[in-house]
Amino acid sequence: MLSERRLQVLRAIVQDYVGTEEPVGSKALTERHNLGVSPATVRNDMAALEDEGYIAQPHTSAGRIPTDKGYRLFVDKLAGVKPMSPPERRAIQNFLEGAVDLDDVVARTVRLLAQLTRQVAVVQYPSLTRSTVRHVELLSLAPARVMLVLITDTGRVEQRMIDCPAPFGEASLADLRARLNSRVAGRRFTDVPRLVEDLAEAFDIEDRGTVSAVLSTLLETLVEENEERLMIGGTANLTRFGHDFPLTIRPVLEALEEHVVLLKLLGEAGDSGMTVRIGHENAYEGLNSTSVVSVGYGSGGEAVAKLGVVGPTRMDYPGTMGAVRAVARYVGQILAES
Amino acid sequence: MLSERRLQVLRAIVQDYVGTEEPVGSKALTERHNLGVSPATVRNDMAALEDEGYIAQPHTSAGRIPTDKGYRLFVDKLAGVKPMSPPERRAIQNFLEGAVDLDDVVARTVRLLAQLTRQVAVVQYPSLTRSTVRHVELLSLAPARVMLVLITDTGRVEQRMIDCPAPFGEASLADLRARLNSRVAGRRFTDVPRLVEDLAEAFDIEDRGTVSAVLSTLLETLVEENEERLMIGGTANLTRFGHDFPLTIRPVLEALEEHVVLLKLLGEAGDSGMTVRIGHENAYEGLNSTSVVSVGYGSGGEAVAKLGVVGPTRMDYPGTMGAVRAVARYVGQILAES
DNA sequence: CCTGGCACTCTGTCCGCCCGAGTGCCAGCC
DNA sequence: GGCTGGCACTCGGGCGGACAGAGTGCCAGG
Repeated sequence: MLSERRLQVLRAIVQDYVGTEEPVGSKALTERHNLGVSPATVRNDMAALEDEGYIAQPHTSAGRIPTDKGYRLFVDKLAGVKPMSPPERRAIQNFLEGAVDLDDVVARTVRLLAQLTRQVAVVQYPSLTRSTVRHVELLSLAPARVMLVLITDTGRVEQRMIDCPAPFGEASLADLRARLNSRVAGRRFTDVPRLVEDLAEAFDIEDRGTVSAVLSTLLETLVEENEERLMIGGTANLTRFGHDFPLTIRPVLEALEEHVVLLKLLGEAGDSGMTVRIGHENAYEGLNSTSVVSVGYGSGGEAVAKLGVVGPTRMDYPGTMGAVRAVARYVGQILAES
Repeated sequence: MLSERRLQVLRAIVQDYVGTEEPVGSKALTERHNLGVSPATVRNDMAALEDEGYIAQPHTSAGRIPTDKGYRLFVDKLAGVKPMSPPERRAIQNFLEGAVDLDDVVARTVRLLAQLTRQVAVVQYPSLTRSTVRHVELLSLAPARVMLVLITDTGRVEQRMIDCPAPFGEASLADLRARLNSRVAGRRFTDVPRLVEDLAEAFDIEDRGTVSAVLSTLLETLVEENEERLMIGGTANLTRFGHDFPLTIRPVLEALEEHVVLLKLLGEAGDSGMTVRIGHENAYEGLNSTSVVSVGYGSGGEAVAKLGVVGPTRMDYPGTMGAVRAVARYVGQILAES
């Protein structure tokens, strides 16, 4: 519907507004972008864009600012993803390579992403439900006390204490450990319940209580939702925005503390490719004045978790998307190597 | 030096200012606290307090606000620690008891502390250096690849991958595992280096490379400073303060992201008992307008880590100190049980 | 040593004013 | 038909003066 020039005008408005943080007027537009037409013409285009809901003016006789719908069009049609420069890529890789364990990988990723985008970074730990089991370890800590350690292919380690209904010998423990691992090692988490279903039957009657305790703890660990963890960083960047911000910063900080909300948010984002949610597109009210750029990452072809950034709707979308994509790619590599 | 009444005046000023967030004048003071003297008398006292540096006026002809020195006197001499009410205690206990693992304990503690104090909560993970070893586990993941899992008495689990210089058989692994545990289980981390010093000598020449690799990884894990982790929560509470805040909130958020800084801060606090650092008493500049209340906690008599809150110097010290102390006590209990 | 009174000093706010940026519209031109 | 220049209009933000209120310091008297 919109003529080519009008789209250019919208693009120019978004770019200028993102740069200056101030409503942009027709005259300034013609000066900074060579559109080849006069301010008056641009004014007509702006009026049309406003009618369509792509831009709005905060007050009569102020410049225009993009609406959520305007940003949406910008992201979908007018802007690409700005690739990282080779030096930036090298810096990312170097920074991530020094990590010693999964916690460190995630921590570094958060830090990196926050620095690159100068926004709030959110990184989800590789999800248990999409990973495979590398190893299950059982440790006898006391006659009737066993510790279960679960190690995933993404390097994540979970442990649980189990109180046994009856004393459980070292031999039985070794037996159980061996049987468990032969069945589940290398298998996907979702398959585990089926694979261990009948395992208790192989044991003596007096050990079955403990075996089922171990199995049920294992299954619990696999499904436990609250084990979907994530890490946040760069919250200080929130203060870079708007003088008006005390009002908008509050709900954002609250949202960031609600990891459950964030996980849901990431979960709703598309599974493949990058997702950008702009302003009111975010279901959670506290984030209605922010945009969330997220993407899945994983050690192989498949995504095991997501990462992204939260920033004002007035953000540099191409640059942010480029950084998010690049970081996700390198984190995937690092995970595959470890 | 200061007469009893002047101390009372200071106490009243602190209490009122904490409550109202506005400079407090002589008239308001006499109305809200029955000091038994007239405003004029209070004015004289205030002048004296100002001379001594306990209070200050933001502008001529405004009320007074306490200085850092004033808060210091208040905390040291004029205020006690407000104990939690029995219902509050029960709530704390209930909330902490549902935790499934150490991460969960820490996460719940942060949340709880932030809610109770309505400020930013900081909880350090039980420090490795003061813990004892519960168990060391070695897992063979590939012919020349071993995973080291270290379990502490506080429930903390650390894992490291080790690439072996030569293939390492299951038998050797079991041998090493048994020897390691018999030497270090139950011992303090600081003793471990001495205890495993000569362990490699017991092995065949071709296995020694791997054994030393394992040992050095173990020792690294023990000393690695960056393993001093902590968790933060309640940052949204920062927005409750001051209209002027955009300026002061920024450095605080930055400080909170610098876990290294926070760990140093906690480390500097006294080892036993509660420490209150007020305003400029904090070495880190970004926290010069905040106070930090911290205390050690631990599963036994000894502290294994610290926790605390960061808030404006204008905080409710008795209440905050009460909450911090109570939470530390219950976390200690929970850790002892697990 | 306390008290009441008084003059003084600020701050915060409200009001009116003006300026400038930006708009919408219209008539004219290509 | 679409672009352009011109023009009148609107509104927000900044500036300055006036004002009220809170709070102070000081002093003389009890």
